[in-house]
Amino acid sequence: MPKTSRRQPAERPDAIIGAALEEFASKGYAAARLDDVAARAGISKGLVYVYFKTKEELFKAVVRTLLVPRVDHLIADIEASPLRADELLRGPVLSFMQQMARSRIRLVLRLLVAEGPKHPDLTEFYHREVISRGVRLIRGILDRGVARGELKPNPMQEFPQLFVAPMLVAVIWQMLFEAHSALDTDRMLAAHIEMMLAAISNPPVSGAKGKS
Amino acid sequence: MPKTSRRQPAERPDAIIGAALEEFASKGYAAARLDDVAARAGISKGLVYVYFKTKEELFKAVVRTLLVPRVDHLIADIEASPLRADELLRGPVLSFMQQMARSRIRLVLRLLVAEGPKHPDLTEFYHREVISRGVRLIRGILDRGVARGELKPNPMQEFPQLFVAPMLVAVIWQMLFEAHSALDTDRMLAAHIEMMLAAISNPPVSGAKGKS
Amino acid sequence: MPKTSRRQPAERPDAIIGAALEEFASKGYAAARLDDVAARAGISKGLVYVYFKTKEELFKAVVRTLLVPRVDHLIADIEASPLRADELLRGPVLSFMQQMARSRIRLVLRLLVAEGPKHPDLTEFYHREVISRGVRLIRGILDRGVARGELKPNPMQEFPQLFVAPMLVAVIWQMLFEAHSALDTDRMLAAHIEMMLAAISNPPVSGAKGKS
Amino acid sequence: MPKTSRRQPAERPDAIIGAALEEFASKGYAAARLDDVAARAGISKGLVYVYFKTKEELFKAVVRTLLVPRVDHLIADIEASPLRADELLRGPVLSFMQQMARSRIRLVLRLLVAEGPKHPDLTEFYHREVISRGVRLIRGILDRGVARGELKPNPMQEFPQLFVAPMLVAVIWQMLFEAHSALDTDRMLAAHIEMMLAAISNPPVSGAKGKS
DNA sequence: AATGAATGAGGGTTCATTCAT
DNA sequence: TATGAATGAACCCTCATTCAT
Repeated sequence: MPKTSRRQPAERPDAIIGAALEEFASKGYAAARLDDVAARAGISKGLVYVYFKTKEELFKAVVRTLLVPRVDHLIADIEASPLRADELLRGPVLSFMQQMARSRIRLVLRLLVAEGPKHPDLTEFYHREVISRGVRLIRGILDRGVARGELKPNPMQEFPQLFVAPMLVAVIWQMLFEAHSALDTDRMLAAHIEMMLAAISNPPVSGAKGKS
Repeated sequence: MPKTSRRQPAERPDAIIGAALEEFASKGYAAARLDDVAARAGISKGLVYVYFKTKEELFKAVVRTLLVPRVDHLIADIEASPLRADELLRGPVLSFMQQMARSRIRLVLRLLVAEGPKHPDLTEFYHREVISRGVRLIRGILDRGVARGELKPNPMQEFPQLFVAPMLVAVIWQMLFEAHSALDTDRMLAAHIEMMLAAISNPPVSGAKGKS
Repeated sequence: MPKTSRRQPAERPDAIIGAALEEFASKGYAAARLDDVAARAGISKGLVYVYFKTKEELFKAVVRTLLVPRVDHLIADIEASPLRADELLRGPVLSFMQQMARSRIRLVLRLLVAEGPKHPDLTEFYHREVISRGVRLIRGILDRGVARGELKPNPMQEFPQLFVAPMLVAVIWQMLFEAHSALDTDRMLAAHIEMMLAAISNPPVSGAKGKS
Repeated sequence: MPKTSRRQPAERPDAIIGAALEEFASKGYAAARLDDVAARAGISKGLVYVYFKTKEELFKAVVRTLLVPRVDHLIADIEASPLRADELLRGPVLSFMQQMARSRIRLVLRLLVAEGPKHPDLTEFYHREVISRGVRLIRGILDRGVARGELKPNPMQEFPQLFVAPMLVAVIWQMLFEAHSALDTDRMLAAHIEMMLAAISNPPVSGAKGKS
């Protein structure tokens, strides 16, 4: 005997994706049960299948939906900006990294690490839509900074991954070790950026790591 | 009549752990099948239960067995060493990080990220035996370097995680994105260390970012 | 606002029954989905339930609706006919059998064979409305032929099923084996009737199997 | 907590196939539940999957296992026999047809009719292993009889299906209509053969339908 | 010590049926 | 009248775990 509450169908997929994120993130793909996803979304199990053909489709939708818009936004911000390289890095880039370490989005990051190898097309999608664009973004900022004389030539132009690495650490620490040993990821990320700028600014930023 | 006692029983647990690592790492905890672990180890499924009470026990044994000795070894090396801070970082520490990004051990890292939240005692063990000791090791090197005047005071003394972050990136990149875009992790890690040393060496390493 | 009342409601049940026949016949009762029936009929799933209380009711309606009128028609033809027995058999009876082997009606036959045991009341209905009337019809023709001296007494008077057996073979062959080995069911049925008449005509029909 | 009765594993597959035949035959492929098959075989549901990978494999095994040996046996009998055509038809062929209408094998026949269209490879197998061999067998008997002058040339040489048609009717009648109206299939089949022989014997069998 | 047959709970998925709109 | 969102029971299949041998 169906109840058919019929809320706003338009919000359903998002509600399911939100619920699924929590379940997937807290239990992993395989251990997450669609029963629980449905319960968390306040609907019946069968209805999940109206919107997502399989568990795997739902999983992919979670990853796709939650990360890409965020990256789009960051990139749009940066590209339209007239700021100097160091201002960009200290401003929107740092702020993005800090958010990633705190918001629910970080769950998506962990999911990718955890489940990526079993979902090659998802990894491919993620590399294409998030990683390579992120890498290009950082490299663009650095290259432009160097071209303008704001920055010295430096290895992060070849390996922009180095710039984002602490964000990964922050995300993973939050998820695994926060209970055992607190880490102020906001300050850590800020310190990282200051240290990087100290190493590559031209002329060196004063007041960062004192030079005597 | 058992046809051949393929191995000395004494080697059994290790053989099983090795087989289990492969299965867990390639499929994840939930999707790994004990049938496959047993087959890979060349024994029957039932025999696995003689050595490990449950699947979870086996999983924990995998993580415990494979990572700790490696860290023990690195720490012993460093603590006995009379080298200067920059020599330690450029030498055994860099070399350890490069190995982690390449060897089977990196599979354990991924497993922890993937399964950690579901196995709190495992995460606790791992934090205690690996992470906190690693953090202390790096901090020790830096503090000693600063005390000796080899290094300038710097934020990595508070956040040694910043120093290891690129290793995490290297491991994860290898596992997820190597197929889509090659990354020379050895050179990346070396560049990272050089950049760090350029920022914190005292006096600054010449040729890198000299000023004055 | 319903866009177009696609059909006159009066035609609805027939449209649904037609669609259901296709689905039931091609997939079997259990595997047929009401979604597909509705889609094929060009209506919504819910509307099917306005006309048929359950899937089973619909199934029964399919079988009832499609076969009985055909048999009614044949019987009316025969009973009103002044023809001799051999003329009836060679004429309308043969023609009916040939049609059954070709038309969509044959799908109903298969459905009955397939699903009969699970729907005893359906089987009962079918036996009463189709089978027993068919048996009586054939027996009537034969008995009358014998009474008039057109036919010799013969075992098909007791077992009229023997007369219709090849129709069953024709139907089943078409459905299962046509792809592997063609069978000209029209000629087979005609040959059957000639052979029967050769055996029971009185005097033997000349030109069939006769000799001189 | 497994019981592990460990009977005679060698008999297991046959026991399962037997149980499956009953379930499939009484409910149809889709409606048969593996739970019930297992229960009927006296084992657990999981064990069925040790012997048969999927429900479909089990279904095919049922059809393959139960019919082919029977046909093999009949063919071997006939081919080794020195009997005259009419003796063969009245003897082993009639007896085979009578058995088919009575034994559990008839359930397989119905299954094929019911499920054939959904399992093309099964239909193909069945056509190859049973139908075409049966057709060839009958045709061989008739052709040989004609060549020896025992029989007159007749349409069943082209359509041997006509000869077996009543067996199909017998099988189907037993399954669907026996409850509503008894049919002595043994006598019906015998009468069929006598009538056929009356029509094609050379010289005509005396006493049947003599024509002067 | 070692095997692998056997169990059964658990979860993904389907779909007949209902009912608010 | 007509829709299709929503439900939930049912069933196939997997696999960790047990235990007779």
